[in-house]
Amino acid sequence: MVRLSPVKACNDCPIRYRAVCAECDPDELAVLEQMKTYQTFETGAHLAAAGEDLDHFSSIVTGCATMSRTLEDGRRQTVGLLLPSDFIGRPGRGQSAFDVQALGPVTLCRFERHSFERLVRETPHIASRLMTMSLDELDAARDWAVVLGRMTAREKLAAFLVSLTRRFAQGAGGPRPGGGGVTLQLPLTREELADHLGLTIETTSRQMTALRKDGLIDLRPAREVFIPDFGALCAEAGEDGDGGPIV
Amino acid sequence: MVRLSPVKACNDCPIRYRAVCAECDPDELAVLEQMKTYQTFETGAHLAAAGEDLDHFSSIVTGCATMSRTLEDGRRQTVGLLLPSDFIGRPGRGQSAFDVQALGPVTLCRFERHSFERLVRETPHIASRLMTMSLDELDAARDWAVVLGRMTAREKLAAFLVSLTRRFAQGAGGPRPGGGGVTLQLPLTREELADHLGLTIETTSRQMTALRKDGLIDLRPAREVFIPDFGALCAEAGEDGDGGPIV
DNA sequence: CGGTTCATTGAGCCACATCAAGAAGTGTGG
DNA sequence: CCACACTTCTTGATGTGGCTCAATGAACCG
Repeated sequence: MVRLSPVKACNDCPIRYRAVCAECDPDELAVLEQMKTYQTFETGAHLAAAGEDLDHFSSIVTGCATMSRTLEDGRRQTVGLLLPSDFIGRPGRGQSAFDVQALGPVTLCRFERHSFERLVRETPHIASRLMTMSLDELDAARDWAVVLGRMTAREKLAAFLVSLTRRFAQGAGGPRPGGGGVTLQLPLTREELADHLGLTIETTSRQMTALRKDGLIDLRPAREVFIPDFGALCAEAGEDGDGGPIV
Repeated sequence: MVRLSPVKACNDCPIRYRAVCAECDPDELAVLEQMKTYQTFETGAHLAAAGEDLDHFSSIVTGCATMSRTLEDGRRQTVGLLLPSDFIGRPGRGQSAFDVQALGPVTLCRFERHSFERLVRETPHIASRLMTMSLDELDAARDWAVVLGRMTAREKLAAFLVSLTRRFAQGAGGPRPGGGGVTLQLPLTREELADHLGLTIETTSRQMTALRKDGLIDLRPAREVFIPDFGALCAEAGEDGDGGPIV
């Protein structure tokens, strides 16, 4: 389930300029390089469990994960989708408030709690980057609350596809915006999608079909989604269209 | 609408040990004391508007406010309820992502953006407190996403009352936990409550009535809510009952 | 005391949930 | 390459929680 794997040099790291280390200078990076280990997980592995002690932090290097909570009767809500460069763990608290689960094979860059917390205190570039990332996540969580609280099922789907496209576009290897359309690789099953959107799997599936029939998306094998007109999808998500294409 | 008002000494401040200044030592406090001004706002005043430039930060000293977004068609979702000691504004970004509106008379302790951002950089006690507060808000926002996405109207109401009781209990002058019950002063109208819960005003009102008829709460004049058995209300909110009374 | 805002209640409807059945992928062993 | 099992996805039929529309009641305030 969990394996240690060879560590890549930070300079070759795919998330070098987006993760907690983004603002580090070469000296600081050298310290991080000493501390880090790599771990790989299989699909479905639990990277953290709600209420469980966490003696480490990690950055996602490759793969995706969800952060979710499950109520006693089985209802589940995903509260965050973690992509490469996202951070797992909360400095100043030894427990995770949510379950974190790998959506596919995941590679983590891992730091032990005590040494990393000391590093944060002593390295303003890391502390400041962590602050920026937390505030971005806070904004994202609040944006998502608007979606969950006030949008229809169709709007939720559209908003999710738009948001995922934008997030992938910021990273590398994301959707290819060629020929007037974008291709998106969904990392979630319909059920995981439903848990993220606060819907049932059936409603999620029906709305995907509806968007397809309306020509807003094309559903392809292997969970690939083609978006012929990104602006049109944004409009479905109730956007005021002031943000140009993709970004 | 806005007025400057006489500044209180930090040592007499009701939020001295909960706001951004909580970890400051006397020297640091003296610097803050030089920088701060007080502002008072009337009910309904906009403390910030989504997309608007913000050249300052503030802490709520007294009163309550909501953070919300309104879609073009008028649907509104509140994404946060701000109580005394809560912070308004986001270091590193000059614009507010949400509307912030006073629920009643509000007093703010205000700092100008540039001088405060410099202070944050130079004062680890402030930076660290800001980090802790942001992470707490992030957890709260994610907790709320679970409520919005997966709970029934009745559970939403119960969860909100429970959460508000706990937040007031941490501050001063909150609910009085005397005689086997708690009295809670709601700072929101039914409409504001509905916007926070992702419901309509009618459903909100009906569920309040239902909770009253079931003996879980007592509705009193002036938006006062009496909770005879806090644990019973927690159970309605779908809590696993591992957190003792009130906290 | 009359205007205004806020809250409650009722009747009917609709978007989404639930229940149920297949269809389409995906992986494994022969 | 196929047969089989299993998971994922789609689609249909029906139920229902919360929304909409509408009216009345209660509280607040000049």
